[in-house]
Amino acid sequence: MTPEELSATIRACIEDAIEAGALDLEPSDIGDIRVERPRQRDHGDWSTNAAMQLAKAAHVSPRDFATTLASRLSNAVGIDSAEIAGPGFINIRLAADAAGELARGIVEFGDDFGRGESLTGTTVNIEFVSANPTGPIHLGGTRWAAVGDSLARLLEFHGADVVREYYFNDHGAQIDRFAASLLAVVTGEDPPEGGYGGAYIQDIANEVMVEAIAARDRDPLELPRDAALEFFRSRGVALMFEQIKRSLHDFGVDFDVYFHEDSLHHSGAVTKAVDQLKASGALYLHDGAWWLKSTDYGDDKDRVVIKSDGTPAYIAADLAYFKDKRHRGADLCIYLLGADHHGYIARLKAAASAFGDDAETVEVKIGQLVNLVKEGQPVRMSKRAGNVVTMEDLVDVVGVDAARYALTRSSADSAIDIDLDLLASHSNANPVFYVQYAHARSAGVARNAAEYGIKREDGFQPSLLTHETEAALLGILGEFPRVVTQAVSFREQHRVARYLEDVATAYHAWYDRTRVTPQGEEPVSDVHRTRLWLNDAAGQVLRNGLRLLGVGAPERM
RNA sequence: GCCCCCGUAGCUCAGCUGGAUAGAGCGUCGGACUUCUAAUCCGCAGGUCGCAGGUUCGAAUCCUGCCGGGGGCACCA
Repeated sequence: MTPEELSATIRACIEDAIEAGALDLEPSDIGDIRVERPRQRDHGDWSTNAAMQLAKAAHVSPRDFATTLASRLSNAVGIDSAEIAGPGFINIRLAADAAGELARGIVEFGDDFGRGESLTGTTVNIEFVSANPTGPIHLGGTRWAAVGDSLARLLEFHGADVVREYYFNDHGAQIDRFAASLLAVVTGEDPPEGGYGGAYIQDIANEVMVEAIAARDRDPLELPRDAALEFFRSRGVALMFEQIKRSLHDFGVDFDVYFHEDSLHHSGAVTKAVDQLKASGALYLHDGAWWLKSTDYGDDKDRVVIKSDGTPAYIAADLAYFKDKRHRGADLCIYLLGADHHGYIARLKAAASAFGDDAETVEVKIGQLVNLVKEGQPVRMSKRAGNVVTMEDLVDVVGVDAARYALTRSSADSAIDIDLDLLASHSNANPVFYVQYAHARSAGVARNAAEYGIKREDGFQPSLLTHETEAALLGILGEFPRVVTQAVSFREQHRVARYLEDVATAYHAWYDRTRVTPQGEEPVSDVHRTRLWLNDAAGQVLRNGLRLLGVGAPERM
């Protein structure tokens, strides 16, 4: 029996009581019946606070309500006992066979166990990373890559048609400085004010030169300065972008759309979008500039879209970009941004509104920053100091799985510290191995069972799953769909990771006390077969959860 | 000054949108491998949930105000 089924059973009991006149309540008054796992195991398998929530509406005390409900509940199918505790909790113990039935259900649902439908029929555009192509992806971008991809997987698991999108800021002053930095390093000049100076600049510049020679272009250094800059800009950005794409791919993150900001300017989309908004009155003219009324969405001041010199501000491209996303079919546009961009929320929502869309079409998720820590002390990353930690550095130290897990197991709301030395020396500090090991163990158990000739299809007697660790494991496995649902609706992937750690704990404890394969001369019986169902169900849940995080589920470790 | 996030065990963090005696990992200490992988399990120790009010049967969770830490407040991109 799953928590959802139990919840439905409780509802049915309440409706019965109403019909019999035992409760003065309207069926429509019954809201969500929530069941939860009591922290204290001896309180039972599940508990509900329904009596406390509904007592007021039924004009009785919580305990009286609970008495009425518990007596009906204890006679319901699949329920062993229902007892009242405290101010009106009802502690429920499932009949062993009803609880054990879940193991078969999970195995039969397989990769689909936990899947939901809450987003079926909606197209969601989720934009993340979107780092400027002026350097490799650093630690912060790596966090959003891991989190964004995991959220995308979660949304897909609930039926959404997801577009993973990377917005490539290849237009503007920072790119100009990038180009100038490349040129400077080749000519031996000093890098420009606010330019870039890492070792990668040298590498990219060398590659540009090698390409030029290989393609028998004119020596870019013989071009007029403007042409040389443009040459280094276009080739340099292309090379940088290829490098970023490769890093992301190696990290297991591939985007459906890599969108170039430059294309919005070249295609005239920016002008077109701005003209549309001017015509519709969404922009207003003030001091020679065109403004967007972002204060309507909590901004502290309105934002300039077209500067008084007639050139578009950065936000102009954002407007055109949003329009483009919607035009491509997105019902919901999610933006994953770092905490240093929280001021964008209001203007992005204002952008949606300017086009006549509901501001809810835009959802901005702000994630806190990643700090680099060395020997317990925070280290300021700076490109000048050359101590910037990149996605590749992190992966080199811990590997993709451990890196992704470390970055997704925390709430995006809290800043995280990364200590490379710590991760490198005590890699056990990363719970990913704990979870992966549980999965590998379950795979090993399944292999051994096969050798003993234990086959699931030869028998399943759920009432044989009587050990306390089996009840505990079943209870946790049954929560997976609800954990996924919450992770989806709150856009919080870390709930899945924390849940998996609980599953691993329950699995390891179960493994330690029971056996799937017979010992000595003991013959294979239904106990072994039934435990194999449970073993495989646990492996399935671990696999499904790890998949949602983009972390591998190894068969052996 | 205004806005966003955080403050829970020595450290890093959860806490299922208000429930029962606040949890996990790491670290400390002590146990468990001739039988499915000890990357594991079992136990001990460790807490004014930043502070003060409020809301109600009930608050780490919701509201208000302080304190502390991080980030942001351009006709830059």
